[in-house]
Amino acid sequence: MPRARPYGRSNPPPTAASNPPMSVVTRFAPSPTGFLHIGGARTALFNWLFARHHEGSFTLRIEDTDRKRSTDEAIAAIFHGLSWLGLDHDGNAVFQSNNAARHAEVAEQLIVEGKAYRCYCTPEELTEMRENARNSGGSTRIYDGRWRDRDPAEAPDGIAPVVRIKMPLDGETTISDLVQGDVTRANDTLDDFIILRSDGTPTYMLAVVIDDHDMGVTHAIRGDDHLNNAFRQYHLFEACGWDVPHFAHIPLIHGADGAKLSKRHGALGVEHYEELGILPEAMRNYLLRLGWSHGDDEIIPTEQAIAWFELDSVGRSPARFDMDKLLNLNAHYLKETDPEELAAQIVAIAADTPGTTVSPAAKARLSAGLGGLTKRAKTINELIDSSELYLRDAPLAVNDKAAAILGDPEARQTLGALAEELGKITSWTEAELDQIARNFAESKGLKLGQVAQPLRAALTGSNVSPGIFEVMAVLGRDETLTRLEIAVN
RNA sequence: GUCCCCAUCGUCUAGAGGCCUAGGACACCACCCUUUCAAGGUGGAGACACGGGUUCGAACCCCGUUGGGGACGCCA
Repeated sequence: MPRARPYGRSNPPPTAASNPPMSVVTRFAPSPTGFLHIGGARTALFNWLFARHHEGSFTLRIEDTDRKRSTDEAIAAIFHGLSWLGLDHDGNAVFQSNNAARHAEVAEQLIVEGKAYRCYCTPEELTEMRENARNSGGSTRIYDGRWRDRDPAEAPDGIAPVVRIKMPLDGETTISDLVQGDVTRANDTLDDFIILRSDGTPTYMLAVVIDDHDMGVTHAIRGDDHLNNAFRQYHLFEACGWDVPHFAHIPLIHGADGAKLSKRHGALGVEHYEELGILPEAMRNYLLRLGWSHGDDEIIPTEQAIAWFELDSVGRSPARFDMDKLLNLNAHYLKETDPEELAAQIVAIAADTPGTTVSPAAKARLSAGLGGLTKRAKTINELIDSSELYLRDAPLAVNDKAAAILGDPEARQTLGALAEELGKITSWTEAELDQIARNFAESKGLKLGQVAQPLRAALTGSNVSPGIFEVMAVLGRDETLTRLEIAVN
């Protein structure tokens, strides 16, 4: 795609001798005012994928320009969320607040060059202008430029001025967005916005432009709620004499109500999904498919995503979050996960529970029975719950339905008789146990279910479990007979 | 209100003028398998927001309408 200055950086200028292929630099720039939610996570993912695809770098910048709203907890949550998602950034994270002096310096320089000016308006004046704009047609141009060409000598006493950038008064600006295409906006809908607050600190608009430039960002991939800002930033880049990075404004993720996802709209931090037992790989795959596609492909492991990811296949319409689909993907990746690893993880979590010990026999049972459990689980948490049956040594907790089944004297009698049969045999495989149970049921004139369900209740303490002969095989002869005995009495 | 963006099954999407009586995935329904629950298999229901153009031909191009979203801070 031909662009004016594709991957240009004006500072430092690349030398002709060391002229490596212009490298892609992306950045994820969250403001640490809350947790990392699903929308931010996807923005980070897209930036990460794009950088990895082009063998460029993915940088992280914490936009803590704001005063009191930024918190250490939020910063920690962002780092944790990214790390959980496996989105590693290159180099050290940049804290925007550290660059405040540089930001102010650039603003001063712009004043010297006549591209920016001090504005001494009071908050009251601004409010008035806002009302004026609304009453006279509702224009988005609020500030009327009253200090734009006014002699600074007329500055009133006792008013700390802000610095505003001079925006073009007429004409129009076109942004060639990598996702949205060409977007044009009339310049007279943009006013001279503030770049330096009256306390001398930079505003977001100034800080982003300077930091993006200083960090050598070639592609700014962010939510399309920033599309309007791009026009302002474009002119700031121009005023500074810097190349404008490529913009890619990706659609937002909406909540169930169709509105922008935010803390108020039921958005949850990624750590919530971690706690739910979602796998990072599944989350990446899910987030990727929200707004991006590669034909009909659905299961796209991260390596494949890196190979395929391009900005031109990002859609332009907003998407909604669908937990069912995430869960489905998670179930898929759960089955793909190395069983040994999974078993170790579950044992570690179980052993972590106060007052719980996991016997070597229990570990062995889990390893043997995990496959049957995994097939039935959508999350790691479900898997942990269902693992109880193998991890606990008798006696087990019994749920209500199982208790009801075992409450029937006839069922207990059946179990007693079956236990007797089982006590006689020495070999203990799933197929043989199956056959024995069938023969037993037939000899008693019972349906297999009339034998299997009480057996399940006795052996698992539940009315739901993997195939009961599989369970018996995994449990082994002794444990099976022990559990049966407990249930019968 | 003004500016900007968007518009295919309930949801995520394929589709870049004829390959579309619109494909896939999740969810849903039915059946098969079956000792429960899943998994798996088979089948089903389900969408081009509306109206005008352009064209031999439009889900795809243009205009308008409607609907949705975003932005209009000394927040980011």
